Amino acid sequence: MRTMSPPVGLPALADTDLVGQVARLLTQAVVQGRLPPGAKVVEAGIARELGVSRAPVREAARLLERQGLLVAHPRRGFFVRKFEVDDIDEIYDLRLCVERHAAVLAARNLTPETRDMLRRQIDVLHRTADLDEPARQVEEDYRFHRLICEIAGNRRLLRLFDDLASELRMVIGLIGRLYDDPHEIARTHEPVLAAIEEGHPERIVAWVDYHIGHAWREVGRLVREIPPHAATKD
Amino acid sequence: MRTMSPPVGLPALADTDLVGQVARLLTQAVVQGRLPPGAKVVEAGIARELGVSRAPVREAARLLERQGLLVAHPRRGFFVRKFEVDDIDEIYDLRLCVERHAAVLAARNLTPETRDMLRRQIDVLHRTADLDEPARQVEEDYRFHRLICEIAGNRRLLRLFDDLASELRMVIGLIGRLYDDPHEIARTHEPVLAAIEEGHPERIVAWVDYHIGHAWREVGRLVREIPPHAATKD
DNA sequence: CAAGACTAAACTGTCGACAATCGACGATTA
DNA sequence: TAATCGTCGATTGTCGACAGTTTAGTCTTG
Repeated sequence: MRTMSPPVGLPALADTDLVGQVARLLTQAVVQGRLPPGAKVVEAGIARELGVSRAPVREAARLLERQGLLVAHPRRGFFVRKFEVDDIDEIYDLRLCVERHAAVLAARNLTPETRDMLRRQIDVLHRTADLDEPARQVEEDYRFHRLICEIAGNRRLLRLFDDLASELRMVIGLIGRLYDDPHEIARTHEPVLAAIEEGHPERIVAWVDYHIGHAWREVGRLVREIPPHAATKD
Repeated sequence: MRTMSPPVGLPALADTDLVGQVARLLTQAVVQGRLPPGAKVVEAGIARELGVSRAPVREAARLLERQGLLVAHPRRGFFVRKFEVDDIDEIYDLRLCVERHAAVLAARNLTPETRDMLRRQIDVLHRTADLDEPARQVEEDYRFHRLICEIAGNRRLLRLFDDLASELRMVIGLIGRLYDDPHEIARTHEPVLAAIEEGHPERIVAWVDYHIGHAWREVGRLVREIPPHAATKD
């Protein structure tokens, strides 16, 4: 057995974990649109840019492949996933399914602390609504919903939400600015929280449906209006 | 425009796709329990056994890592995921969420053809109930539920179901034989299909809840009885 | 005898290299 | 002129190697 000094709470200094870092950077590049949908991901290029060899880049790419951000074409390389209108519908359909459930669970687990966290996040939403930073607004919106999934207490559900969110951010980043009236959006979060506090499953589901459904229709409309990618799915 | 000789119906010869093959074999080894939970996956060993180098093995392992079958410990290697009682609950909770939704969607999309496919699958369930092949029974049960997800028509939902199913198969394979009375199990699929044919969402959800909930309780009970893995989660 | 220190083997992380393959571009032919 | 073929550069798939770390086993010491 190995001796260990008792844990002191140090944040486990960054295990170099090259693959993880590369994966994070690649993910950023994809969701921020710096690698646009359909773009070829040249291993040697990424490797050179990051100052590493191709091996870690390939492994990171495999992770993103399984996550759905990249598509692997054998002998042709990795490509950034393209989204069709169908994909938007699939993502929102699944998101609706997940968030309904998450909200009901969150209501069951709700404590004064977690309730306050949700309330504070809505405040943040209202504050950022004044700023002219669409990316920030999307981010804070996302954090509210993520909070619900955290409170739900199912790690797999949370991971699924994160996966869906990263896909959605790709799409939204693609559309450009999303919110017509950020304040309106911020307000529509309130009845969701109210329903969760109240705790009646039917009402929670109804409000989540309303809230997510609104975003769904909105994004769907924008994607249909500005369809810069009607090409083949590959 | 490009000229092409007319298609002749050649069966698109097998993409060797070494990584994919390795991933499939590894997945099998894991869900079949040949690599038991907690076991270390030695890259060189797998590579030698399969007659390939370590690079494809590592890439395949990354895929399984993202899928949740393996856990990567930096500088220590890949390990087969261990399951706690919490995990069972998480998986079934999410499965319930997914299958409720899938069943409702399936009802909406149901055609005479797909309905017959479901009926035939229930027949298969009854037939395999006579055989003494637990693995086969689990497999056919799984195929019924997967069929519902296929009919639902959301590819992401289907992939999620497959992921959950592979985790579940790990657990079930761990427990050994699952079904007390296979015929009883086969029968409990019938009201689910009946509800889907009928098409009332509330009733569908109720029967799915009943059906999955039964499996949940059963698996939970068995896992609690035979807990061969109460170790740290690592 | 138990706990800790030391040593050697095994394994991972990463790299550079090489063959196979793909895609583009120009040459050829009807 | 347009379609097809051939060639060449670029890129992927895979491998073996090496350095650094972890692990297991042995030995020492209180």
